[in-house]
Amino acid sequence: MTDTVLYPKKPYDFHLSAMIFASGDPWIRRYNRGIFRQVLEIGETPALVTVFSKGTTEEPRLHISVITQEPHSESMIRAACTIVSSLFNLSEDLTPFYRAMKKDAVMAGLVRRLRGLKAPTTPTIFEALVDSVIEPQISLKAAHSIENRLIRATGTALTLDGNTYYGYPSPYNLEKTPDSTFRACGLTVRKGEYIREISRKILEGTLDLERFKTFPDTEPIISELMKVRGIGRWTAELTILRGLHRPDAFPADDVGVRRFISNVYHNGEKISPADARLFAHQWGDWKGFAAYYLEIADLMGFFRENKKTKPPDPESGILERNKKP
DNA sequence: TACCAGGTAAAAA
DNA sequence: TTTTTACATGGT
Repeated sequence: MTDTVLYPKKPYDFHLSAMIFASGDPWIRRYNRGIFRQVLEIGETPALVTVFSKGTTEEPRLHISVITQEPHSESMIRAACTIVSSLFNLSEDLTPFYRAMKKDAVMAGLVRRLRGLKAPTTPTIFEALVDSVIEPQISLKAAHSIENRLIRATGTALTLDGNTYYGYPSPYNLEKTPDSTFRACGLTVRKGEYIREISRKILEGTLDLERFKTFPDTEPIISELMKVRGIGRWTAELTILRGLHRPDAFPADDVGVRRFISNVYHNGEKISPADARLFAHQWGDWKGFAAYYLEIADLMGFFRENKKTKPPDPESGILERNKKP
């Protein structure tokens, strides 16, 4: 096993970008002590892919290694690099986004503090969709434990050195998953039905998710997805944001996104989805990325420190507009 | 113990 | 047509 080196488009902060996986299940997908690990299907073969950084934000350099049960070829390593590259969006150029955010004092502060943060993309759109079907109405923590149980119950197992890792289940596996398994994982019977139906449509060919990559605009994808039972606007937008990495997919119905906007821009006053959509208009086609930066800033506690009586850090730009009338 | 959490479809009115 | 209601886990 040898390392292969990738050079992401700068600026890129691997540690910051992978932090979102820090609390993941170590046998499914996890970033810990600078090392990211996940089972990925490469061609038809499940492989444990490891990624770590030896570079800096301004000179990014990643090392990739691939472990499989059988010996694998050079071409497989190249395929793994392609997948890792799209998983972390390594070739993406953040500078147009950063330029666009300069007009907004809060976002200008955030992009400075979170320089080099790129949102990840799921290996398949299917994975983004299934996760987005699981999540509605329950907390993220509840949803993640359900997702992990489902992956362990129905995913591809890969045993290496006595450790068993799990890759994301295929449409084939989920199509034949019975109610009892979905229930045992903590899903509602209804969500299990949605996932089974979506999987069946994909196997039949009546739902072709990968084809959405060729759609230039986001809105037609949302309306196509919303025709499927179980997929509302929120689920469609989350799927597009995570699985297609469209910079303009903005989940205005999301309580989290509304909470960030309300905390940072409206002094904690709750806002409606319609208001959030209007508010996001100022970010133009970057509103999806803006929402991601707000989410990560919230996760990292940037807003908590400012909610107290302590005055905002003038360097951050955060809360510059957040003054009592 | 309640009640809320990155909603949605289906039943009831 | 519009308005309730069921759903299920995890945290507070």
